Amino acid sequence: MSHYTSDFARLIRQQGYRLTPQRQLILDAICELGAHVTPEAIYRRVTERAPSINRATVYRNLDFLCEQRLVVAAHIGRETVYEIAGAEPHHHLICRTCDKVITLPHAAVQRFFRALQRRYSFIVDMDHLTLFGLCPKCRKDSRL
Amino acid sequence: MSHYTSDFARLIRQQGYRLTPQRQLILDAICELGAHVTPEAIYRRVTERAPSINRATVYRNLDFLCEQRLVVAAHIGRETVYEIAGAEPHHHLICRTCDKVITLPHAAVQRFFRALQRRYSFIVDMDHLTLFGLCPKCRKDSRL
DNA sequence: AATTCAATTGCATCCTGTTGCAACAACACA
DNA sequence: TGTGTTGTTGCAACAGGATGCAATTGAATT
Repeated sequence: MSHYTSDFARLIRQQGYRLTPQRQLILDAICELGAHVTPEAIYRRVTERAPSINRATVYRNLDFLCEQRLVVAAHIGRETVYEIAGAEPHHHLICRTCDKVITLPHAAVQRFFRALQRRYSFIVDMDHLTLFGLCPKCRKDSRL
Repeated sequence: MSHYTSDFARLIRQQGYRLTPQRQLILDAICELGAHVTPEAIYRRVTERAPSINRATVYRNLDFLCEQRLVVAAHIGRETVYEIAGAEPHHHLICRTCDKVITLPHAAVQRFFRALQRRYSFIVDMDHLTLFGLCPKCRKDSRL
């Protein structure tokens, strides 16, 4: 992670921003907690190590990290979850009954977006889609 | 609107629910305000006529009306907007630069959902999708 | 190492949305 | 028209998220 962090440090300093301990802790927390992390989980994690950190600082840094494209935000229902920005954007199928999450490659969605572009001349630009429905297993169970 | 309301009254009474003045006002407000109405707008509208109405009552009734399928909720970013449930479910393309909203018929999206079902055996069940991107006009402007 | 300046933090405060609970009232039934 | 059941409301309190502002501090420069 250290090379990751130092890249990050260089990157943001070049743009006149700063690498504060709070900002580091927040980025580290997202790394460690993995995918689909809620702001609250990040806040709790960070306060374990720096109890005096303020909630507003967490939110402001999440916005900042998203703007820098180091972190991506996904809106799932009403809540926003975060994760480290990977090389490829990806999407999620979430089962309404068992909450299982299936990852969808960007290509599967891109085809749809291109069709919309052809028909409506509208260029959809979303790097994360969340689609709810019924997973194979729950579908089978519901038809017994 | 009166026949609509009386249908509504019969419908919910049959299920053991009640038609309160607050509930009526909230439904009326959504009718009058049109599509993509925020809870806050509904609350303001309703308090104009019944100042003593409580915010919690508005939120609880929005949930109720959604459960009764008289109203549909759409999640746009972090916020939830409501509108009267039409005969056909539909979707929206929203331009990031000019905020223009383009309505998308369900058929256009269903094709995509069916493709996902074939490939992933996952049945997507969403009656409202919101896709962000660039509308034809703004796209043209941005390429001058 | 000291200086400087703007990015950032913490605090206070506000706003939206949720929940438990006691009081109220819609409406089915007599 | 009165009465009882229970769905519903208003209130109070709370949780997550956003914002204005004064104080702090990262880091570039000397």
